[in-house]
Amino acid sequence: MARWQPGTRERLQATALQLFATQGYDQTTVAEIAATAEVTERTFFRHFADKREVLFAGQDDFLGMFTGPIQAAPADARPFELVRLALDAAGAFFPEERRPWSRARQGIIDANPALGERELGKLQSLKVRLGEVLRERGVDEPAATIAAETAVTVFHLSFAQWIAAGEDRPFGAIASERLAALTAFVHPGR
Amino acid sequence: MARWQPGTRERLQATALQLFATQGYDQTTVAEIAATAEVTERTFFRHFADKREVLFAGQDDFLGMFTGPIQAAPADARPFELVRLALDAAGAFFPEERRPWSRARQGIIDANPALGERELGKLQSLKVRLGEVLRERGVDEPAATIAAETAVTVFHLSFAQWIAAGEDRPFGAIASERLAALTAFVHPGR
DNA sequence: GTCTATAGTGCGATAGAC
DNA sequence: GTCTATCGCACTATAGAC
Repeated sequence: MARWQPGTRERLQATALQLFATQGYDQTTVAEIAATAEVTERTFFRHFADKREVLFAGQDDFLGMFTGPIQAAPADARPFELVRLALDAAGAFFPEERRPWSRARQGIIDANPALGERELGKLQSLKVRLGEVLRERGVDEPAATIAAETAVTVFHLSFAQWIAAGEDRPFGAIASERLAALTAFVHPGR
Repeated sequence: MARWQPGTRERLQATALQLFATQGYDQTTVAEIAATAEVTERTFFRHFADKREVLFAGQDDFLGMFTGPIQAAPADARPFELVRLALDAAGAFFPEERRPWSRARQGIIDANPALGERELGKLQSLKVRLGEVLRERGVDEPAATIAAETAVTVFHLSFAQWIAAGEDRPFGAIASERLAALTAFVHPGR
């Protein structure tokens, strides 16, 4: 018999999400998460750099989903088109089944400023990575950074709306609407 | 004779900045900052909610500088013009004399992810507040949020460039350039 | 102004996989 | 033998409670 169970990381994440949802983030200690998942506190911190990270780890595949279509696009595509492609691809990452889970997770994040800050940090990483990808494609500065920032901002606003109470449109429809709103803002009346 | 010296808050901030710059943020304890400023640790936490906040407190006047021109603008101004006004006003907040100090402070922030997250949180607060101001002026959603996010993003990118090594143009010139880059990104070839 | 809970680190020991 | 995941324990600093 193995000394320890497999899937420790995933078990810790599921346990933490459950405890945060029922008791609140601040009211849940790392010791409690670890004990419930039947490991020691020290093991928790070997998997996650800090307590917040247990809610954010494992989204690396999303990053590829966002940047992949850009790298695969025709060489003559304009930055704005690249951003549209990335947003379209992001939609596939948020199917209807995922909406209730995303709402629950966001409820935890919104209830705690420290978690909100970590979320912003993750989005910042995405912006930086996207900027690199665009520059690799030959987009110059400051256009690459402007495009990357804009893309992630529109994504973020679209995601926030997607999980808003009462919203039932698919992610892609919301993202298109937000992108159109950006266009109208920059050049009204066209 | 006074029981305590005036300007404790400012003394703590100056002390902290100095210690962070020379020893690094992590290597400087709150106890050390407090001792150098000749107060107790408890006093530090009465002035600042947490250790990071000592670097960010006291920027409330900046918020007004950003939103003030928007509230004072003609009623028929378009959102994009409001954003341009806010950015122009922000330039006055960053005169040449301030550039070396801003560079030093940013150096500390960039060296520590936790400080970077707090900075993003502050920018987020600015976005939220700006969105409120725009809605008060009758700008509808999602235009108000899009405009607020865009304004703060352009401000942030401009500020980053303003303190970049070798950059010597004034803030206003950089902000104008970045705003033009945004326009070109959304509608290339115009 | 003191006391305490919690987050987070450093390091040596241990058990199993390869 | 090496590698990796875990444990166990001592320790510090932050931050909040009393």
